[in-house]
Amino acid sequence: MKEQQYIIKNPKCFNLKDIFTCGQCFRWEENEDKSYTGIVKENVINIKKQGNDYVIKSVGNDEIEKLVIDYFDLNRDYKALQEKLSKIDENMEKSIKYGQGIRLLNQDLWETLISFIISANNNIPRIQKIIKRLSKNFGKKIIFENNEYYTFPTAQELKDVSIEKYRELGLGFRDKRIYETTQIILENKVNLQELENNPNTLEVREILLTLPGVGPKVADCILLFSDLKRLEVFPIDVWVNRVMNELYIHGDENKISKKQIEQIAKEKFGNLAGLAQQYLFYWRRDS
DNA sequence: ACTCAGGTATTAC
DNA sequence: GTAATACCTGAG
Repeated sequence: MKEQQYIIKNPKCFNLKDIFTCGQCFRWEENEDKSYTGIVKENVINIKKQGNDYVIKSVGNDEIEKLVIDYFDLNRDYKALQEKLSKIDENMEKSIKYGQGIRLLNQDLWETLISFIISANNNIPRIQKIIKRLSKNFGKKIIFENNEYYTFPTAQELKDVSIEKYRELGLGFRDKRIYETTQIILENKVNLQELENNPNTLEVREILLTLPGVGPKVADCILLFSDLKRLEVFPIDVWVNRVMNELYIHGDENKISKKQIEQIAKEKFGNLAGLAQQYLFYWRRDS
């Protein structure tokens, strides 16, 4: 474990609140000084805005510069993507203006998989609490500025955790799904590394769908928010369902099939559908 | 007491 | 293939 520091100099399209509250991650907490602290892989990271720059302090074994550039997707030109999407229509223009600072994080695939299985029919505060409890019970402790943090448990670390134990920790009906998915990964029936190397998004999606607890919405969130980083998928949750009906269909949201929404998204946003989804979701939910 | 929340699995047409 | 229903939990 080593302490490191790194400064992101004057990044464009980069705002901490947008990044951490737009719904893609569950483990970042805001501090009194407006900085945020979170756990990335096996590193604790604190990030604070200072003028136009962002000062990052970390404790962990990974090399911080590389980690940060990858995690915050710093090599992608969001400005260019925003300009492209803004030209599509005024809805895009408006929602992008609202969520200018969003970046799609490259999160650990395993953590994203389990986190979004937990997210099913759940609310955000509870999802966050459950993940925190899992980490505290089965992850590794890291001390950062005199506080304790816990890494997200690996599949191996969850190997012998029983369904009953999950139920004790408040996972509810998701207990069985987490247990079974963990075993499938451990038995290598689904190989996460292979998924990362597979460029065929539809194929990867099909494989994800075989995992207990992973349906269409969760699969798409994993594809978009993990280091799989497939920007063309379009996760449809209640909010996206709502906003798409209001903006593009003008119908009863209960009677429009998700297939239709998917098709409209594909036609309008093409291979940037996932990014468009994130702007629309964040704007509709929070503004 | 009752509804709702980043859906999925199961069962029945 | 598409529709209806149950499902842990805890906050409002």
